[in-house]
Amino acid sequence: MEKKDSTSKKSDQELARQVKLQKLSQEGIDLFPHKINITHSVSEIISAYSSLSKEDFEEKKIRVIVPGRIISIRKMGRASFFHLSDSRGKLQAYLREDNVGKKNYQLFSLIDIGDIIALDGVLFKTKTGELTVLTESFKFLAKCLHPLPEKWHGLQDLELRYRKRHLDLIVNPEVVEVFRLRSAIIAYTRKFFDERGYIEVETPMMHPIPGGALARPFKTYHNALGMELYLRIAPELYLKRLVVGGLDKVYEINRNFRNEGISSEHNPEFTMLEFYEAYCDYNDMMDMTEELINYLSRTILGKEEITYGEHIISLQKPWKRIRFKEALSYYSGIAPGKFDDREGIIELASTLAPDKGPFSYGKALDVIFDKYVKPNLIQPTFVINPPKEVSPLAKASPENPDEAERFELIIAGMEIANAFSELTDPDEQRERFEQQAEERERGDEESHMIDTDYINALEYGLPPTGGEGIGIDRLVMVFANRKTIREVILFPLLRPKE
RNA sequence: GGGCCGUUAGCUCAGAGGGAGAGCACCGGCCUUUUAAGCCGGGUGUCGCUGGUUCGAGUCCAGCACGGCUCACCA
Repeated sequence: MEKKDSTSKKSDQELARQVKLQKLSQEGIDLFPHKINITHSVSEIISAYSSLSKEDFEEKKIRVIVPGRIISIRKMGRASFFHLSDSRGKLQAYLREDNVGKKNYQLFSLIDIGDIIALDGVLFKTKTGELTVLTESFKFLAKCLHPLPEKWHGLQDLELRYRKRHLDLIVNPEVVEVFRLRSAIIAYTRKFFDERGYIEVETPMMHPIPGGALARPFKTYHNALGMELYLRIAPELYLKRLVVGGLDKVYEINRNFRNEGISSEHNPEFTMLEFYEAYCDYNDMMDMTEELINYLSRTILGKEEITYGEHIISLQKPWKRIRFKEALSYYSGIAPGKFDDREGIIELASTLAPDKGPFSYGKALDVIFDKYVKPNLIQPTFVINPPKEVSPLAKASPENPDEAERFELIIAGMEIANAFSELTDPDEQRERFEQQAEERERGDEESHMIDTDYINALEYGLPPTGGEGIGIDRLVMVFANRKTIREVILFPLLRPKE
């Protein structure tokens, strides 16, 4: 598909645009000028003046200098209508030879759809009532050297949309809205935590030991120090060091990198919100999660219900809470007693996911959970107390030492959040790491590495702390009703063409 | 990584063994309140790439590339 870049052969339409560029240059016109003073944007004009009547415009003679990209042209002999757009709206303009002069009208005929120009003119309403700029003069701001996709369908080809996101944004206004929504979610999330006395921090993206999650890392190398580094898979261990240091409420919104497969729910780099609050446990985290997501929905969407595909998702508090093992037997149909048969469960997991082994008991339960439970949880659901052995950084549950004080929040069948009462005992943390190391030796590349520096930090005293990670991309998917993560990431990872 | 599907004009797509099509866009002409403007004229193409089958391949077969869905893993 990628056969028309600047180095390859040009299409007839690109050649035609090149010819127009040369003609305009020969007329002494600067097609890529430095600066222009404008009075309004397209969307400012629309919001400020749409409600005025024809008579208002005749009386007030509102003059504007407005820039925008030309997205349509209707030429009618010695007069033309066209639409200018910015990323939030489009505005019609009218240009007549008897207003701009014969010479300028000829120059205008060298304008293409896609060019960026500025108009100087007076607002009026046409006889069909459309707000329009009566153009008195115009100035080129940038020439567009490629034809734009057609006006009815926009750009549909997914590969092209992701590879040329700039073009996608020009011709598909609904795509712009998704990213405005994403921006609002992040902005209001910051507001939510800032108002609660949290401080936002930035911790390293390059880790000597990748930790805080169970995933395969990307590896890189620092020349001057002569050391291998890993792109972080989670900021968790650094954020908890900060709590040790007395920063009782911290959060970070930033990228994580996991060297795993790409799918509709996975991009190798993705945005994670992580927050930690001292003197809290996982129950407090559940309350705060309900509050945050409910707040985002009310504030940004103005409602507590979200349409997602064929589902209506209610974000009204409180949300369902179900124990991991209860969810397992309820949705898998496996009798609760059967879960005590550790060998049998491991065997079942091996048939469900043969590539994934070797299995520990806890990991086998995880596989069964992903297969039978997760897809059924559409309404927001906290799945609490998963097996301790797949939660090496979480406190054990006092009532049941095999379970962790941890939850996963599932919405629309996706894991949106993961949180726990943080494990604060350095000796127990060392033991958990050692157990993970054994699994690593048995061939599980995703097991946690031993991080003695982190254990040393814990030895200074981490107060009881609740911590949580929320996958921002997936949250945006739910809010924007998008079924693939590529629709909420501006530049998703693609294999290079050619 | 496995399975299934896709790749034809700038864009959106049709064409399923007999030599390349439509709409928009584009090019030429007409047109001073149009808006999916209209009217007249013009197809602008390495049918993803490489091989094979065939008298003949966009069409059938194989391999490759990229993408999509899905399974597996992770958030």
